[in-house]
Amino acid sequence: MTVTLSDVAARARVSPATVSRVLNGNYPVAAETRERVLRAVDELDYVLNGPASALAAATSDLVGILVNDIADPFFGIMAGAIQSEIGGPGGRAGGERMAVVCNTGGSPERELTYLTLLQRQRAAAVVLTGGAIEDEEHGAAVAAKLRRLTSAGTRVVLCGRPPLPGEPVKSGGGAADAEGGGLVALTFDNRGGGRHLTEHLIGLGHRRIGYIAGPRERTTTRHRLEGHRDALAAHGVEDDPLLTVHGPYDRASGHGATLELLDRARDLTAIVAANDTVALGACAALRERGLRIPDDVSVAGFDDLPFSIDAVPALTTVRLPLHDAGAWAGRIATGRESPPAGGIATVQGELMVRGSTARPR
Amino acid sequence: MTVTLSDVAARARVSPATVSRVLNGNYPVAAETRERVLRAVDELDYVLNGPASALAAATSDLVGILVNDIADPFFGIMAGAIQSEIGGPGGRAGGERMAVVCNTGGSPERELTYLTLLQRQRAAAVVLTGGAIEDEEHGAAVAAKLRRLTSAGTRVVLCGRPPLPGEPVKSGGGAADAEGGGLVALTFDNRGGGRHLTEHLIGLGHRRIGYIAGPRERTTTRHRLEGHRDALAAHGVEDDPLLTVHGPYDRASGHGATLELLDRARDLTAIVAANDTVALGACAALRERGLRIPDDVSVAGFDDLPFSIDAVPALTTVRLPLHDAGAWAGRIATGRESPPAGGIATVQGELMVRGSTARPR
DNA sequence: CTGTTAGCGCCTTCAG
DNA sequence: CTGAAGGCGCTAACAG
Repeated sequence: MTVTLSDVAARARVSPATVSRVLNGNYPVAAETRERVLRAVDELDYVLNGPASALAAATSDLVGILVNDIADPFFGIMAGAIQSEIGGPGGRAGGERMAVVCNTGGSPERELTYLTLLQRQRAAAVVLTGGAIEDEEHGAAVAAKLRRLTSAGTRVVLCGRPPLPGEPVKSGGGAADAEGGGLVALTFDNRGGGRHLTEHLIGLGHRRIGYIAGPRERTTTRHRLEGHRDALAAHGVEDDPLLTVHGPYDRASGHGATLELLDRARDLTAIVAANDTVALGACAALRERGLRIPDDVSVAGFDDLPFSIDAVPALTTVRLPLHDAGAWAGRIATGRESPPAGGIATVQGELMVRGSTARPR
Repeated sequence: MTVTLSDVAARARVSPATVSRVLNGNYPVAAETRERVLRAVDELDYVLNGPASALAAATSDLVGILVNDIADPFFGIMAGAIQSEIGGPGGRAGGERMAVVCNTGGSPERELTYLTLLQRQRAAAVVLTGGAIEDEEHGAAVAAKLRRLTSAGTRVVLCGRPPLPGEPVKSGGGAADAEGGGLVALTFDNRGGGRHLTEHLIGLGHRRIGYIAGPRERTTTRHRLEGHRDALAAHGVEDDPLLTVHGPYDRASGHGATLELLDRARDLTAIVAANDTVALGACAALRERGLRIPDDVSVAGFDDLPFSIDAVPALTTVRLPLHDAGAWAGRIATGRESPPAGGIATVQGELMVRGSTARPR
């Protein structure tokens, strides 16, 4: 029924091995023979059987990209960038690697499931994006899985996620280790970004700053919040626990938390949100309460997603180079670029001061 | 090195066949035996070899989701919904299917490449989302590829994309055909949505309406534009060619096109954008020119992406049930729900009238 | 440069 | 209900 490699071989009057060789292009074949094979492939409309090939070669062209929420541009942008570096020619047979993005929805179980699935598929590489869940047990399970993946030859890159806790830093860091063994982490400086943002606000004269944090137990949430607190402490501003609210990374959370904060502290003059999406929800709530931005309350976000500049007024935020970081991760995942020394690099954010923040009245 | 099925069999003191049977759960096995096998699997930390299994069974658990732009929430939302219906238990061994999203970036070549890759992996199903490219040659190539996929047993679902041109409608439409053969299309009523939107504007009194269309040669672009023109024609409003500009589905396009339209026709009182992202760019340009929305110019978008309600003023737009449509497509792709009669269904949009449109001055 | 020979790890009839 | 045997389609040493 389906046409196989030997069918092609027969048509081209060569052995199956030869067909395999021209398809994989990893072995010298006479130009004329190659031509004949290629023609047969075309005439028979042959398509390589991926599973069979992966089985025999003990590797596959699959590269997995794990994201927490595919509907969130934060992840979409990174995934697209990673994938653009992977999709190109360079894989085995047919010349194409296949980048696949897997949506965990932020669920620990799904994260592990996908990791297992990827392991099962003998993925060539895996890129995990975004913050990690800070649950000891889950963290250990993920770490174990990743270790097993790397030791099986799968390259693992963390993009926008801190290095594994308790993971020994890659020794050496010298010459490009051909071995994909090491686990590479490209982490965002969430803490520094958070600090700069709050310092900006303090610099403007704000002292009562509400903070809408992300969900608990996530590294991103914690680091950004720590940055905020660092700034408060450094400038002798009181860190009133009433001014911090936790919630998911979505608009509704920003909306609800803002109403809550407003009720708790009528004297607040600024709100820092865990990310831009949350900030948008905060703006909406403020508007509903008849408060003007930034005249009555300043608002700031994080990430600088594309829509943030179109908020009215435009959102002050911390720009993370999501695209560049993703592209970098992609190149490392394909082995096209050697990992940073020590296997760890920190990507800086940049404070973008726009119209949504101003001096308090 | 790596632990295989026979290792598990040995440990559990059964034959490999038995292990396979408990793993796949598609064959009766004594409770006690199963228990023993499961324990061995656990102790040995065994992970099924996907390629080997796919080779032997001639199917895989992979479900491909093709999107034009993964950084665009329009696709992210659909992809997430599709995937949430697929990710659950129900696949073979291990119980999990793997939904993978493939980003074509709107490139015809990549679309075909991914289709080939998916075919190569013997994907269980493929879902293509969003508008199609209207190039005769490419269309034929895609159609041929899809036909081959379906005839190889891969279920193919189009989500938010019109049925293949020249494709005969599925005969019958009667009982659930167990065969996954037919190609299913869940299309969006872009034309109707476009018409309603422009009718809304005409109803408000607008006569000079600028239209920022998407890229040429895309079904989505064409259908929305046709809806707009239908409305103009139905109400005897002149369709001035000067008032239509084409461009990509991004913010920059909306921004540039708006400046262009403003220069071309100072008398325009409303702008309809191809989608919400483009509309945001239009709003930005209007603001730069010192024009107020909707007092000076009304603006409307399409899709009702999450951020649209946070635009200031909130965007009038056509809400497409992206999540529901995606979930539906996912259920059909997994065979959990039988396809609509005839293999084709149209999903309606809903006009959302908000603050960005009003009567012209 | 090319053909031959063995598997890769699993599933699936077929017996028992 | 369980075991034994063959093969899925391809690649990777080896020989020539």
